[in-house]
Amino acid sequence: MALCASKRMPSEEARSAILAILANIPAGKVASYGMVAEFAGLKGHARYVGYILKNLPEGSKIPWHRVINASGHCAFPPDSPQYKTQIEKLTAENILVLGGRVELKHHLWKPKG
DNA sequence: GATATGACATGTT
DNA sequence: CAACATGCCATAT
Repeated sequence: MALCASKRMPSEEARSAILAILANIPAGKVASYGMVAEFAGLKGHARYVGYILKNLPEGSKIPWHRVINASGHCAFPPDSPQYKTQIEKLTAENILVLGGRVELKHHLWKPKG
């Protein structure tokens, strides 16, 4: 059935693609939601990435802490527990985080390398 | 099918 | 550089 994928693939495929991209992000690097979506073939679906991470199944080894918005700011307020957790993980990966902001110039991940 | 919500992106103030 | 407003798209109800 080729009519199923006329222009968009099933949500399950899309979700797998997003998770695959996240799992492909090397340590010490960070990527923005828009980038991950684009790399997964879902350009413009930045919110979709966030939606998946928000609904992450327990047991998924997804390094969500390596995902931030295009501005380099954390996706949640500093009052959130995940905020500290993310910075904690990023710091453990040798990533410098100042004022809830990440040095994209030094840690922005690129698919080419 | 419409309305409301969201771990975003971009532009303007 | 920061805050606010608008646009984008998918999911949930």
